Amino acid sequence: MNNALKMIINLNTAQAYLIKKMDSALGIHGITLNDFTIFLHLSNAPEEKMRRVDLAEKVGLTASGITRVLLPLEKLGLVRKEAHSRDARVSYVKLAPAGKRILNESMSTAQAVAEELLKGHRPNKVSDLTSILFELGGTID
Amino acid sequence: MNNALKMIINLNTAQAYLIKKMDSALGIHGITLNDFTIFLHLSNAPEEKMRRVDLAEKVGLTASGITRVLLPLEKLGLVRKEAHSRDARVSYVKLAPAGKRILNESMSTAQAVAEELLKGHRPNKVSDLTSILFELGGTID
DNA sequence: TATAAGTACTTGATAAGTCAAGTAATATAC
DNA sequence: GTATATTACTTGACTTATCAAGTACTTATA
Repeated sequence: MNNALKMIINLNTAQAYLIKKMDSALGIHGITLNDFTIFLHLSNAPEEKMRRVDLAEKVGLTASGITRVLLPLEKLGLVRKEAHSRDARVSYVKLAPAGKRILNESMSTAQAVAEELLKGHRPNKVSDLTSILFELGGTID
Repeated sequence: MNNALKMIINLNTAQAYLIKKMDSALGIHGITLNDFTIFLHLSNAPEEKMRRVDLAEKVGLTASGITRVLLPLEKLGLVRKEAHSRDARVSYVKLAPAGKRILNESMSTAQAVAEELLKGHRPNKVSDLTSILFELGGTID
């Protein structure tokens, strides 16, 4: 079996394991890794807002997936809807202050767990991996 | 933000993208990447059979998840149940001839798609990545 | 040897996300 | 300028997987 396929399968299985760890840790803050990723992308966007399609693409969900993930976050007041001035089709998602607060609070948890998971791996290997994953569909540069 | 966390997030997002590609390609054979992974582990196991808990662990599912994934595969005759001679609690999953045939048929599809997804990446980098992922919860050595 | 603790598996309720179809608005082509 | 195509988003039906609880069996303990 070729190495490319081994890699894809290990990636898939490792992700199943890693997301459980991350979700469990982030649960303290009441969010999942996907929620965290959404907040992160929003916080890096101009005016801390994005179109739903663009956000969907960044987190690897479909348009309908993002609608459903955002629903409870809106209800909790962590993100807000905002209209586009010229295009009535688009609905911006804007990071609300409460969402920003949770992002800041959960950042150190997320970093600590990630470091723990990767301890024992040489930083430059981790760095290589990060950039390969970016080219394979990752969205954090 | 530290590199470890960037890596975890890219891994998560890249997986969402990659599994769609793989599932779509393997759809020709009527299986998903998870099904393929199950067949692969079974085919490498002694007598091509495994306990359900062990298989669950290998593919990164819970015990109940494996029960549910296996159900349609059993109905299609791709895997079979087999009793354990000494422990009546365990139910082996055994790769059936039809399942083995599908594994063989889909292997080249899976390899080709994986190669395509990773083309442009140096083989030794891919190899490094494969082994880091193995240590992070991957199960193909 | 009876009882308690642990293990393997399944099942009901639920969560999270997909796809296909629908609605509404904008952009393009003639 | 009207018809057509495209884009952004939502919704209903469904799939896949989780967790918590339950059943059945085996192992350890007193």
